[in-house]
Amino acid sequence: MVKCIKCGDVDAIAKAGIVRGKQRYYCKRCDCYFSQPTHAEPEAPALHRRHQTTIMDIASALNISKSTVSRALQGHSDINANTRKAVLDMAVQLDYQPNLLALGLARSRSYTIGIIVPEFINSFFPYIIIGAQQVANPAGYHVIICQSNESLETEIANTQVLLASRVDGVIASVTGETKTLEHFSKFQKAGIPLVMFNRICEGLDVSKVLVDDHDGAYKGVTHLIQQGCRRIAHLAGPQNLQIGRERLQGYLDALRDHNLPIDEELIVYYDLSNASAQTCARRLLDLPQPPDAIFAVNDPAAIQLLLVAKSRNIRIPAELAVVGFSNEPTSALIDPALTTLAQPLDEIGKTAVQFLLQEIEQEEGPYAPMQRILKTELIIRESSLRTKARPS
Amino acid sequence: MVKCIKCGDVDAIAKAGIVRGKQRYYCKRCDCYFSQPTHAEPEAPALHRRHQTTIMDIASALNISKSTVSRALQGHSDINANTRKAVLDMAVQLDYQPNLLALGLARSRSYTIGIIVPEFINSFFPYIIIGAQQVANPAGYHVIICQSNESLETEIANTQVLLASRVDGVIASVTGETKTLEHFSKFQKAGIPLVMFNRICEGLDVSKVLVDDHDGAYKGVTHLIQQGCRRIAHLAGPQNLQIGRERLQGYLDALRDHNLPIDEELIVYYDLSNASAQTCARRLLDLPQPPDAIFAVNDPAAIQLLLVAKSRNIRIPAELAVVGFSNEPTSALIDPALTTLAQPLDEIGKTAVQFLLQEIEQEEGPYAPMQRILKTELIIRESSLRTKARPS
DNA sequence: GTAGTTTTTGTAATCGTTACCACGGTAAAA
DNA sequence: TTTTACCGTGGTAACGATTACAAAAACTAC
Repeated sequence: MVKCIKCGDVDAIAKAGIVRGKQRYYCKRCDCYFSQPTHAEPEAPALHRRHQTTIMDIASALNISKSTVSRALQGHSDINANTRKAVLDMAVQLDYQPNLLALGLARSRSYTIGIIVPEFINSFFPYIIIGAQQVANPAGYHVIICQSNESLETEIANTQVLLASRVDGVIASVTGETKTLEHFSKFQKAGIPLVMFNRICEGLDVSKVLVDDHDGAYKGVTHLIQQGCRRIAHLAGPQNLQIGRERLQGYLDALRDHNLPIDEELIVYYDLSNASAQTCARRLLDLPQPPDAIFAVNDPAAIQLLLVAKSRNIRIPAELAVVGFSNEPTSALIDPALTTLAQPLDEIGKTAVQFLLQEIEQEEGPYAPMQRILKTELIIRESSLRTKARPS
Repeated sequence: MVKCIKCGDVDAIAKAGIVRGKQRYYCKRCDCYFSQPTHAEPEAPALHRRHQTTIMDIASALNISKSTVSRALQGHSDINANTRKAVLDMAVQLDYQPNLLALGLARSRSYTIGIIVPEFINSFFPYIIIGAQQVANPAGYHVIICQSNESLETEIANTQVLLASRVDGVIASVTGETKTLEHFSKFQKAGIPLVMFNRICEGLDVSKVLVDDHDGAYKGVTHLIQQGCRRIAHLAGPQNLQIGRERLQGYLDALRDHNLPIDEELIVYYDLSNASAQTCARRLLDLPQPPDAIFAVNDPAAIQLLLVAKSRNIRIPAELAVVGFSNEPTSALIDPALTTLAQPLDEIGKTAVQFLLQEIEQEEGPYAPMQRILKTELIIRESSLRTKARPS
């Protein structure tokens, strides 16, 4: 009953094995192999379950070729005005959305940039992301946001996703765990521009956007000294991050410049988790001779510190003055309101993307990494205000 | 001086127009058109600026065909174990990353899901997003996060990007402005599953994940009544959102069930912006007969309200008790700490994606939308605790 | 009209993958 | 010994766009 697809013979047919569950035949007469055509599903009533309009749909609706449609859509000059209008109208009518996958493949450009951040629970990174989008979107790029969750493993997975998505560029802020950089240097090997912001790691020759952490820390600690504090501790961040080292150095330099002794036991390092912040806070407060002020490497740490101090009924700022870093919105709301160093968040995001776009759009030639250092602003609130002088 | 590329004749050549800046010619003898070959740039020293490894690179390195490589990489069964190993090793050696663009194009599946949220400055949506990723990533999907910024216009732009990116599905929470739904029904027309969570709009036959807003509001207001409050106001949300209506209704029902009068002037509507929250708070506090308690539709509003009350030296909760909704982390830190209704955020995200994946992976056949309503939990803190009874 | 142009439209290759089919060799079953 | 089953691999057409190039159509100017 099986007929050869060529000669139509029925007798010269022999079975020729089963491949992936499908019976195949061999016609001795024609010396050819074949299998019964896959029963092309009795034309499922044109209900392709999902089908979005393509330029081919527009083309056949108007009886023109798809290259004409393509040219009309991208506003190429050499196209008849009427044709263009017809195409544009039909595109609206059929609700055409260009297939970014196909477009990216054809142009080897995805018009997508990747953003890697450690977290976005605190509003710090969200503000930066918003700034980044404000520059990226008008320039025709959209963004993929990856959250590394302060985990190096996740961060590596993120870089792979971005690499696989063929993003045109990446801006990133590393986790507190990140010490190796191979996963980031892959971007460079693949020729994908990378800009680091805020939390950077050394050893990578890329553009960078940061705030003047040393200066900020120096200002914060100096303010504490001016408030009369003499035994100032530092709840420090991971030292693999430049941000951690710079703020520590700012703290040290401020003490030194004001002739205050440096006491190693007043410097504790935390790993960016709230639990660790609490542990470190307790360690400081449990010292035989506890500090009269603490400069925390960031606001989340300072806030945990305030909670610990409050639970011990330590009066703030009378017994303990506190300064944070970042100006999280919560810092203004907590009691007592936290003195902190504000950073120009959306400007960080904007600048990072500007650097990135510059590098993406640059034709050929080596790219000289750029760097921008933004200033912080000391916001004085209750948590550090011992003298009755009001904050101006 | 121009020679025909075929016959080599020089005399029979005529100009034949300029296409995109390039002179073309016509040979009368051969009846053929041609242009001077583009001066194939003297082979830019193989410095392709950017080139990521493809399966073709692996194939030619091993001298096998690309289909074999493809099968090896996707762990197809009918492939020789040695071949597979060789391919896998070479893939690592060449640092191969599959091109998701090409893959998505070939399979008409992007393995990407879109998430649309109004904002992610407050930690509410970030927690939901994290929950969503926890389900999506292990299932082999990655996510594109879009922020509508509480703007309908941006929301529409977001849907277009997702449509163009050919996402396999979308979970969304609408803006306070959203009243029309065409942009969302486009997903349905294109056969792209959609799940709404938290802030939904009616009129769309899709799966939904929400919390029991009515019940939550009822519990919050009942708690205020139990604390002895009798003139309870409601700082309500936009009424185009079901969430806004449900919470209002819970408030009304609680009053009614406890035989308290309903006073229209005690209900004010805000548009989800902080500025509007402050205006509404002032309006309530300026009433000739101000309320002794306020139930706010969410925590950000309650927090703004607390700020306004504090600036007027209104004692909380003695003169004014306050209850919020959402349990933002800040609510626990502010002074006085805010009584609020906690929602199982990551569960919202997880459930939404579970519904979505179910719909994506379902073969053919109509899909019956599902719905899950999660419970809230009343967290009693200082802002509402008038009686000295301690919160249990 | 017609040669000489210019404008507009069509054709086909390409991007990186997958999917389907072809086909040769060998082992097992008849 | 002759079928038939099983394996492993190669070839090629999609997928939906862009783009270089070819060709047809529409103007000019004589």
